[in-house]
Formats: sequence, C-alpha cells, structure tokens
Amino acid sequence: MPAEDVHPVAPQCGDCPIRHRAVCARCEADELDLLEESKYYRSFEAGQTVIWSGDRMDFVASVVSGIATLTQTLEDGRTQMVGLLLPSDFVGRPGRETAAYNVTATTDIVMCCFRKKPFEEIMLRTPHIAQRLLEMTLDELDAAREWMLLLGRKTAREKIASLLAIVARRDAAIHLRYPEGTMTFDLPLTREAMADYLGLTLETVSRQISALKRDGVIELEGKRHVTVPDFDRLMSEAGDDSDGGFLP
Amino acid sequence: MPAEDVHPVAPQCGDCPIRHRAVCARCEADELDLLEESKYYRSFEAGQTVIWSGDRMDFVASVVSGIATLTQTLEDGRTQMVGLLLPSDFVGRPGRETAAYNVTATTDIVMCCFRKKPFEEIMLRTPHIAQRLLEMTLDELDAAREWMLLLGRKTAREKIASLLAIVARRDAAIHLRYPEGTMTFDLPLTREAMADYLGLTLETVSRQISALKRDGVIELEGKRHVTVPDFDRLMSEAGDDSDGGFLP
DNA sequence: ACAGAACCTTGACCCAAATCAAAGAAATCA
DNA sequence: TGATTTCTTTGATTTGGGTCAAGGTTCTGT
Repeated sequence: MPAEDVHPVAPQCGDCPIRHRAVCARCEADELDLLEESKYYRSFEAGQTVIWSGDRMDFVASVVSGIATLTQTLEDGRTQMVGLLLPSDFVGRPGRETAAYNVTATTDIVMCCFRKKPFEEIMLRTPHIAQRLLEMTLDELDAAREWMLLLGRKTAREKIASLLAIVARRDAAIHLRYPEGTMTFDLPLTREAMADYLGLTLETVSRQISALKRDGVIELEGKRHVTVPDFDRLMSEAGDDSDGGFLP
Repeated sequence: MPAEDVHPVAPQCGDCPIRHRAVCARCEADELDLLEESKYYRSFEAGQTVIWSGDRMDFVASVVSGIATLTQTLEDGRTQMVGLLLPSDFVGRPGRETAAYNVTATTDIVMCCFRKKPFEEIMLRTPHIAQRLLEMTLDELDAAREWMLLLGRKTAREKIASLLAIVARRDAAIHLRYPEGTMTFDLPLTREAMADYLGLTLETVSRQISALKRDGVIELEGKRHVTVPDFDRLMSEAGDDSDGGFLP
C-alpha cells in the first residue's frame, strides 16, 4: 500500500463532516455523493445504550463527538470493556447482520451513521475505502492485542498508568498542548468504567489512582481532571518501554 | 458484501496450495499467476522463532501445517500470547514494515509466504482480496475481544475450560468426528504456552487441568491427549453461554 | 538401556486484588 | 434549600492465584 494511495487525515476532507477517514478523505465526487445520500446523524445522552449485543444493526457509524464504549458480559454480569470509541473512531462491521457488543454512550455523543447496504456497495466499488477500512481494522487489532498484554500480565498500578497514558496521548494528539512534558486532561470515564476496561474492581481503581497521586505521578483536581507532571515517569509506571511511536 | 462475491473456502482452490482464502479461492487466472510468482515456502522446527517483534518483515504468509503463536512481552520478561496461528491462518500486515509480535513455531510448521510488495500491488488491483482480508481481520478482532473478556474477567478454571473448548472446536471443524458429544484431541501447547495464552502461571494451568480431570469434565491420556465426554458440560465450565455459532 | 533435559505435577506459603462495609463528595432534583 | 441519587474513597477481611520448592514423567540422544 504505497503512501500516496493512503487517505490523509479527516480534517483535510473539505466539507464532508464525517471524521471517519476511510469515508472522508480524498473522496472522489461520485463516491462522496453516494455516501451523502445514505448518511444521517444520531445523538445519544450519557448513559444511553446505542445498541445491544445481538440486536440487528443495519448501519455503520463513526463518532463525531463524545465517547462510547464496547462491552461484553458473561451471563452472571461480569463485564469487560473491549473497545473505547473516541471521536473519529469507527464502529460496525460490513458483512454482519447483528451487533457483537453492547455499545454505550459514556458522555453525550453524536454519531454519523451510514446505512449498511449502500456503504457495502460503495466499498465493493471503491478499493480506497475497503483498504482504508482494512488499515483501521488492523490498527484496532493491534490495540486489542496490546490490551491483551495489559489484561493478562500487568499489575493494577501498571494498568491504571497505561490507561492514563493512553487517554493523555489521545488528548495530546487532538489538542497539541504539552509544554515540556506536562499534560492535562479530563478522564472521560467513571471509576467503574475504568475498572471494566482494566479487568479490575472499581475499588482497586480508586485505590491505585490515590496511590499514583500520593507518589506524585499524577495530580488530581476534583475526581476527573488529571495533570501529568512527567509523562516519561507515567510511561515507566505503565510497564512497557515503547510508546507505540505515537508522540512526536 | 453479497454472498456470491465472497470467496469460498480454500479446498475449492484447485492446485493453489495456500489455505489462505483471500488469496486462493476463486482466483482469476491473472491474479493467480501473479501470486504464484511471488510465492515461496518456509518451514520451521518446533521451538524456532519465525520472526522477532521489531524485525523487518517483507512478507505475509499463511500457515499450511503446524502451529505458531504470536506473543508480546514486557521488558522484565512477562509474556502474553496474543494470537494462535493454526493451519489456514494468516499472518503479516500489508502496509507495515516491521513485525509487531514475536512469531514462534510451537510445532514443526510450514508457511506459505508472499513477498509483501507484489502482494500489496495485487491487493490494490483486486478488490476481492482486500475485502476477504478485511473480513478475516474483523474475525481476528472479534476473537481478540473475546479473549479480552477471558483475560479480564474469567477465573482460572473458566480460562482453561475456554481454551479446551476452542481447541476442541477447531479440531472438530477439521476432523468432523464427535460421536454423541464426545470429543478427543491433542493439546498442541505446553502448559507454559497455555499459561501465556491465558494470563496464568504454568502451575495454575496444571492444577486446574488436574481439577477438571478430577471432576470428570475431561479425561487425560498422557499429558496432551484429551477426551471431552460432554462438550456442553465443558462449555458451561467455560462461563459463556454462546458457542459463537461455530458448531453445527 | 541409561543419562540428561525438558516438561509436568503437587505441596506449602504468601500476597495482590477481590469482597464486604461504611461513609464522604458531587451532581441532580424537588 | 435540603433531599436523593450517583459517584468515589477508604478500611477491614478474605481469597484466588502467584511464588517457591521438591519430585515425578516423558522424551531425546548416545
């Protein structure tokens, strides 16, 4: 996949409001029109379920603003988050009838949806879109596998530090403000949601956050606003060497 | 993605020996020839490393026979398996220069490799292949997410039962012999590899296998040959209701 | 057939995280 | 404004699985 054939990032996408890069960027006119026709927006309030696992799902979508989670549950209620959808993330699967996960809005959220049928047809005719989607799916797979390492082998403290590092990085990527290593952001998740993400209980999450604060790795203002005085320190608490090449 | 545009399974693929369905099935003549040209086989002995994480990887490949694992490690040596490659599974990522995981042969293995450049070029020109690859990647992502549920929320006993159920199912899918619910298969992994897969220690794996045997959920002949007298019982030990629709 | 290595099992003990419990902030509502 | 609910913190206790240790099996090569 030569670089010049890969779509650039969404903001270059003229007036197509969808952030999802496979759809937006460098669209040829015809394709753009076709997508426009099958496109609609839906918004959900914090806490609302977007779709239940097993429900019929006749659309694919990208997150415009807000945050949603993908979760799986065992029948006795144990819950594991398996994905975190931030703005520009894609959800849904061409070629599948029903949803495989619960999708829940954790903040107020706006999604840009496409009816699945037309989307699939466009995908068949425009290699760029299928290839961009493949690339994104491979990125998600990498993220899932990194998460497997976290779930299987990291301690509670390392798990928390990893999550904070990920949120900090995603935030930095958007806001581009990190004077000399200091970062500041809002946690978009409750303690319980963090616990579900990390395979912990909410009490353990709370205790470890308190511990990181006590040890000066982070500072807290209220319960959600976090300052990271030394990102490298946080990364080393997270246990893995590589930063995934995310930060410049 | 209409059904008639999806490639059927590999065995229908004439004399193309690769099992990887995106490449093999229903190939048009030109594409098949192109793939033939860039194709070569490599074999590895049990225990050999196929490729190290971070190494340059200028091929993609599918497993012809044998078993390989994908693993990630923390710098202090903690290891987590993030993928299990059985015959017909695909490894490698178009558009990436270096390997993201360690790939290790756990049995003697034969892989069918394609040079990455030609493979990518063919992918650009033949939508079928990109779409099949997308479908496979989405399947892998689903599997990874199911594994996240296992790693984050299941008990040691449930983890072992889940792994046994998965191996039993893959085996049944190949051999198609399960008289009235009884299944028999060989574990393709050492206790240590199972531990790395499940986020446990090898001692815990050993203890839980002994417990399942004591409780009559499985029977063991030697250390590797397993008989499952009641697959439903095993599934209920695994903790999740759905069997993923795998068995008929 | 034997020696050595690799793999596996079992026991004793310990600790990180779960569970149980209570109470303190913060948001929402009447 | 206070009342209720939701979210969070902290403490006390328990426990599942890790760690350390010692043997037992099976495989491999000579």
